[in-house]
Amino acid sequence: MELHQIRYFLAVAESENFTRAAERAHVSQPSLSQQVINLEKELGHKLFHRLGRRAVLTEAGATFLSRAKRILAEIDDAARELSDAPELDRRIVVGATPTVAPYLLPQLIGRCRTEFPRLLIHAREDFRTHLVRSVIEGELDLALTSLPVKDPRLSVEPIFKEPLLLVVGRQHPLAKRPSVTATDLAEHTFILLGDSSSLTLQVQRFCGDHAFEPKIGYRCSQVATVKELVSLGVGISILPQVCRVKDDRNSLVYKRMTGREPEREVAVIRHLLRYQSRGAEQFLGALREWLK
Amino acid sequence: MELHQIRYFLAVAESENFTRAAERAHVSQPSLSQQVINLEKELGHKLFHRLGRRAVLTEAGATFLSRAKRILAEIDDAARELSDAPELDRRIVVGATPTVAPYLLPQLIGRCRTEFPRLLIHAREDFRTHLVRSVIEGELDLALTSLPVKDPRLSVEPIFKEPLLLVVGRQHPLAKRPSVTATDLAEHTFILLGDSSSLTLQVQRFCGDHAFEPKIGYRCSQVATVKELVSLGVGISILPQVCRVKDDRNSLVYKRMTGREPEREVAVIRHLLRYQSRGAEQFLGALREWLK
DNA sequence: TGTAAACCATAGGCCCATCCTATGGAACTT
DNA sequence: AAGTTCCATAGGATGGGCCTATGGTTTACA
Repeated sequence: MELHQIRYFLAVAESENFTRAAERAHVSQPSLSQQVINLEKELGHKLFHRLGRRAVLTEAGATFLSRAKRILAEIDDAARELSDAPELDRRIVVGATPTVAPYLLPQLIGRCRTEFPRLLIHAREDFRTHLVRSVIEGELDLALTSLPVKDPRLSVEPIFKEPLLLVVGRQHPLAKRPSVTATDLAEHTFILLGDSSSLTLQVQRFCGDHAFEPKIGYRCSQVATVKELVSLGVGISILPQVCRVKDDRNSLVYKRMTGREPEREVAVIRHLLRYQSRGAEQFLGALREWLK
Repeated sequence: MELHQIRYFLAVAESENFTRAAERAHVSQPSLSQQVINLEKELGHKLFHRLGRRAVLTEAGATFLSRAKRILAEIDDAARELSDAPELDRRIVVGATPTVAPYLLPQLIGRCRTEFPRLLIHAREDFRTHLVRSVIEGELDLALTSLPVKDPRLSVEPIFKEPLLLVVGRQHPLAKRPSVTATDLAEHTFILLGDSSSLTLQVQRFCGDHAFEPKIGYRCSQVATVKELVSLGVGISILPQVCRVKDDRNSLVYKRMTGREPEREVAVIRHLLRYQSRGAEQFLGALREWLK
């Protein structure tokens, strides 16, 4: 069964006449007749009574008619939905790590909302390795994540670099120290993110570089929880600068560390082969604009 | 847009791989790729992200997918509904004249109900000329009507012949006459069916043959009404023999007329070119069987 | 009733769309 | 770095659908 057969069938059913149906379908009458006959053979039923003057639907024909109409209407709908659909290509799925998402995405989404009202952004928060895999698998249009990311399939566009800061509670002994070095942290208890977190890995590597293994008191999945625990004096932590917000002032102290200061670089990653939707382009445009 | 394109699209969407989709669709990979590309061009959107490892639906692709599935499912349903449908071809539309329908159709339908339980009979009552036109137009599978019917497009199969009987109320002066001739009716008032009724025409012609014009008191559209009026003594009528039923005994008297007795012949008419459905065959079979 | 017109099916040839194989280039895997 | 996988392109082959011509019926009309 093919669509042109159904179209021809419908033309005959509506004009009740093969010749005029052929005109309407812009084919010759023999071609149309042949296709209707083929359709009848395939379906195993005569679809029309050929009465000479008129062609009248058989019962099978009448049964098929309603379905044929619906099928053609759906074909039509599908084509139309895609062809005049400006809001299509405007839905994107963006990933970000837990240390980026809460601090960049809200503002970014806010800008997009005013600048590109039709843009629909779906955000997903996950650890870097998961984000990388999702971008490779095509599940995400793009992701905001810390470096390093090395994969030949990915486009990596760094957007900013920032120091990692020591975070302690306001009452913590380290809070009042004029300067803190890495080795000062060896005896303290750390509050870190989950095992999959790339920040946690970086902190552990940082400590290893200074010849001590961090004592880990708690693992959380959210940055907010880390801050909460640190503010209670349960331990210390190391967080990127973007995590510092005004509301922290009363309870937390962020300190740059002297010596070889740890830092991280944040980038946008995309799949090199992925078809770039308009929505993704707009989002990237807003991001670059904002960074200036 | 053609169905094979949609089938190919669906195969790719489900296998996420052009090569395997081609195998599944029993075409070569280049053919399938080409058709998907054509479809994308027609729709004006890329449907897949070609990521090398996988082919992942774009947003447009995802939108189209649900529609494509439904379309193919409906195609499938339509084909299946017609191919394994024993109850199809079992619905017939039968016409009969007012002087035939109430007396033949109920019994006939009753027989069919037991003999062919799946046969669905839709009955339509109308005058002969309308029935003839409806059969020619293909609206009726067949019709039971009185003769004459002359049309080269129709098959006419006579099924029985019967006399037309004089009908009078039990109290009517003619009721006790040992014999009645046509000319005896000249002075009486007639109750007849509508102007389009072929019986009425026949009665008028019968009277004309005997050199008088019938005085028409009332015209009704139903035989039952004629009987009712006749039984009240409002007038007399002439009806075919099949119209006589047991319940009439108390109120009506049917009398054969002497001289050249009027009669009518009832036949089944069908369109010679009409595709003969199984239902129609069964109905005719039951009719012929019953007449024996 | 005979003739012209309308209608649908068949026949035969043509042609373009789709199909195929072969191949290239890019990416992924080992 | 080599082999494998994957999709797109190219070019030639093929067949399904299209066309014209025509025949057989039916229908309309004079």
